[in-house]
Amino acid sequence: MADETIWTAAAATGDPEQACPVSPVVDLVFSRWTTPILWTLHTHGRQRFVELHRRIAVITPKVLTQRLRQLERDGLIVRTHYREVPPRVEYEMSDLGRSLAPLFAHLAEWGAANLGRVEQARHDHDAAPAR
Amino acid sequence: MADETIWTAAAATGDPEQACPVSPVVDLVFSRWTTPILWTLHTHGRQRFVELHRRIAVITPKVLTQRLRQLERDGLIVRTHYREVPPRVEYEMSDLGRSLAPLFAHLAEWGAANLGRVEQARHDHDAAPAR
DNA sequence: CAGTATCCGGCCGGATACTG
DNA sequence: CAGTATCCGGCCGGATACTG
Repeated sequence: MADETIWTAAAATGDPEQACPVSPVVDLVFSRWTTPILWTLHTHGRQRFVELHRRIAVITPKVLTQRLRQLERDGLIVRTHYREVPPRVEYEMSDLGRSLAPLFAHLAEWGAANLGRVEQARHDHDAAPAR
Repeated sequence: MADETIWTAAAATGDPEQACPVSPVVDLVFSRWTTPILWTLHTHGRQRFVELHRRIAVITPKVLTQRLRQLERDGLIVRTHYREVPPRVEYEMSDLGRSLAPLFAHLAEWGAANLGRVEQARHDHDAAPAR
């Protein structure tokens, strides 16, 4: 507990020795597919493998399984396996996963407000005379 | 403008047709190195290539250059080239880049509060009897 | 100083086919 | 239904060496 408090404080205040406290969070939640998965679980609630598969469009079952396993191991989602025939498996956010909600809202908000500016910057950059 | 308002609104409210409004932001800012770069620029202010290189520890000049160019194109940082001998180049956050500050604070905060729980979850998961 | 040029390995994700 | 098994290509990042 004490140890944890120390390192989290160091991370939050910006450790002099390198260390970007945002990186670990990025590594944890922000890969190609984890964000869409968490978002779908967040907005549509508890659901089965096939439902997730359909909602996340083009993802393949292999990759979906891999990401779900990772998120489960990280404690962000909960997997419940009902031994029926045919099998039924349901996924839902854990309390820890749900704690990300304000963060996701904040991210979506920033995107809504600023992604247009990024587009504009790219356009201007590409249109500028090559030097 | 009107068009932009519409799509950003759609993204923010969670478009029924797939679409995770967080993904574009993730693609933009959260790669292996962009976060540490932005964090360094944010905490240490305007600085030269070598300073960045030293502060971000193990990154190679090639990769640092690549990420800096991308961030510049996206309008998040500003590169100023002084034609002196030896050459001097300085990087700093743009206004757009600075608008990410509250988000980064929020991310760091979540990490400080919850990364310990993630560690614990992983530990519990790996210690659990393999079934 | 502030990069560029080359080569190279690993990992992630996609395609396809198959199963308890 | 809820996955697993194989194969495979691309891209990102690292190592190393060189330059205006």
